[in-house]
Amino acid sequence: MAKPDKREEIVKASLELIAEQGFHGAPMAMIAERAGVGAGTIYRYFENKDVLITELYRELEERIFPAIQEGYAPDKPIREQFLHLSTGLLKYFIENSLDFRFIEQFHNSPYGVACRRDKLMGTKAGCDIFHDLFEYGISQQAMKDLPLVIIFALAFGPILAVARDHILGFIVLDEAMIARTVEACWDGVRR
Amino acid sequence: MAKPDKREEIVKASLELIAEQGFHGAPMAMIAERAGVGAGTIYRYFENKDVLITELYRELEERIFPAIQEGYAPDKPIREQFLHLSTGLLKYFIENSLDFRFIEQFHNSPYGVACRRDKLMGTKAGCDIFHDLFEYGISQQAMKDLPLVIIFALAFGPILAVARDHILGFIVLDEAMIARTVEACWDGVRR
Amino acid sequence: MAKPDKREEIVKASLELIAEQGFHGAPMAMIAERAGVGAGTIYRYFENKDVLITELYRELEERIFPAIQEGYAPDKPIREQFLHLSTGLLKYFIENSLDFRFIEQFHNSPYGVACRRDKLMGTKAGCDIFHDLFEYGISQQAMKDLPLVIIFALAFGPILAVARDHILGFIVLDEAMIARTVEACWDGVRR
Amino acid sequence: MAKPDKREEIVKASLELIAEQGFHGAPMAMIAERAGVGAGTIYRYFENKDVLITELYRELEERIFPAIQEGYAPDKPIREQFLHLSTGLLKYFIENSLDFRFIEQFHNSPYGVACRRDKLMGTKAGCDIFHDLFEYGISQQAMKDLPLVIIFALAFGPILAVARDHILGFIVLDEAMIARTVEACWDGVRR
DNA sequence: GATGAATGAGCGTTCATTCAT
DNA sequence: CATGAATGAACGCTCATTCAT
Repeated sequence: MAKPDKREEIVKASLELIAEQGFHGAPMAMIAERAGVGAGTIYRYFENKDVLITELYRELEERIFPAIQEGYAPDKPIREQFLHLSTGLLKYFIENSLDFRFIEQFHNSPYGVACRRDKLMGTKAGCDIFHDLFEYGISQQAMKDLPLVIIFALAFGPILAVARDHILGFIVLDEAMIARTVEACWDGVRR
Repeated sequence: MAKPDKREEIVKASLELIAEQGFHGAPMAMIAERAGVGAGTIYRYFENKDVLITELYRELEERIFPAIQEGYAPDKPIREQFLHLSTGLLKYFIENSLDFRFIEQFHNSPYGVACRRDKLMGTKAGCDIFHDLFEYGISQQAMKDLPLVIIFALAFGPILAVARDHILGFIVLDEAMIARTVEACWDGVRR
Repeated sequence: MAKPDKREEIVKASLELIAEQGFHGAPMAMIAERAGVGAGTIYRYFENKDVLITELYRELEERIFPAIQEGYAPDKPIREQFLHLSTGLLKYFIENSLDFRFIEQFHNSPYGVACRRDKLMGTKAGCDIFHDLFEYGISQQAMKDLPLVIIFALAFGPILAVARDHILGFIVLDEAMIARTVEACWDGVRR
Repeated sequence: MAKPDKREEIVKASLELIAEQGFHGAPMAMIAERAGVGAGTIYRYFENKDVLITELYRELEERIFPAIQEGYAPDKPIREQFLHLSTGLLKYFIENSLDFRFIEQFHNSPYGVACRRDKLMGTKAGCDIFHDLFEYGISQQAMKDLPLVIIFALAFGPILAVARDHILGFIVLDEAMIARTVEACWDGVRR
């Protein structure tokens, strides 16, 4: 018997609907239907819609950070580490546009703030790699001596913006363009 | 108070509520209450909620672009022009955090896409200055030869992220820090 | 100075809108606009919407009954009197479809009942002619000895139905067809 | 009460309210209350108010046509067929006055027109019997050679008017009076 | 008198959540 | 455990009516 794991189905349905239609376009009944479960069943796995969404976000992050760390060599020069991680992040978003669009929706909602706070504090798992890399880069005088928050902004701001434009079809990013974009981000943070 | 001007009150109440609570936290009845008018009165000035929001956005842009152009000297070097405009933009957002938060909400909604498209096409008034500057910068080989979309991302991505962090209280930006941040953005786009 | 008589304009606008769109499609603001007066002005002439409508109905009747009596010769045989009046009524409705449609709307509303009661009691001016003719016809044994209410139904039921069908375009009534229809109505009531 | 069947309750409440008060007097909330269900529950059974009303009308017709055909013998003379059907119709309306009043409301609304058109075309089930009978009656020269639309008007116009008067209490119809009224209708359509 | 901006109760409809089965 | 019918508060919006000008 294939056990599609209802929880999994619910999470998947939520991701798709929210990514494609926004929070407005994803009522619980619709999520339930797409997940192939009863509406009430969702509440066995998630206390309420907020919890479902927050949990979904958490799971996404758990998928993303390992993915972009693949092939990551902590002994390489800082610049190469930065390019590796940033390229990985951008490619991940391009290849998993549903994830990206959900994350954007999420960040632009009440939850987003608390979440961001946690990340910057470094209390949130996943961002650690970036956190550590940036601190190290600054201490090594390879990167600008700016508050971490600003380094994050310089590094990820353009990445997210470019990913969005790609997904919305305003631009098509090939390997070369990705490389040049990430390189430009490095120019922003490097000393 | 000479003339309460209900339209003004409605626009102000909408801005505040949407900026503070998001679209969800701004039902028409609440906007009306905060504006000190009856619920039906809103509909004398705005055909429906969508129109109210779109109009509000438009008015915001009309305020922003003139503000950041103040003291703009088109004959200065490209780098200084860039720094001037970007600093103006960042400062405007910091000093008008409600405007900024509303705009962020707006961009993250169905309207946002169409709006963004117009902007990139340069068909939308206001962005022209940036559009023209970037095209000129690229042609003069002062800036990287990347698609405009990406230049926009490199320039504004960090600005918006930093403004957000400031408004959320994750960082306090003084003059010096603003200057350094904008400088770093220039590093990202300059040749 | 042309004094278009605001009251007249209001009545005309109401008739048109209600006839064309039904009560739903005739809000006071729209009536005011079409009448070329301010919304509040209507309330100078009519206490409220109900009064406006009732009054409009009354005025319509005052126009109709004289119109169909034109050329009426009370000394002709009963059959000819019946044909004359019924033909007049049907033609009036066909030629004044707005009037007809308004009356239909009106009859199908709470007002309608009270109005109909008044008519049957003969307390309402206008119906008198029919009332008198039918009573006379019965007494002369030219018409069936049925309660007046039923005679009215037999005479007017088909007339109204046919007028409706004509106006809705389900049939086109020429002179001959009108004559045959009215003749058939007579067959229904005659002895 | 074995099974309250909410759908049934909703339909019944709608019928009563609309018949008694007209469409205006039957807001969804009131229908829900009278049906003893939550407001939202109605929407589980009917997509929206229009659908509810249309569906209600359809169900009424499904009840009526079988009812009046009871004891119908298609091999009897045309006159008797006509009297049988017409008497059945009139009796049904008298005995089910809510049904009648709802149908009157319905016919006097945007839906009514489309519905009427379908009926005249004979594309609508139920009216077939009348349609067929009238066509046959005309071809057999038992009935006047008039367009079907007019035959319908001559036959049903008085029936509906009389039913209305009875329900509104303007007249009390006993068996004899019903028979005489229907007979008079026959006089209207017969050759 | 005449106006039309302002009102707010009331409408049709949605949807997160509950709970009897 | 899982269901999905049921709920009702809340939404965006309309419109008869009022009243300051």
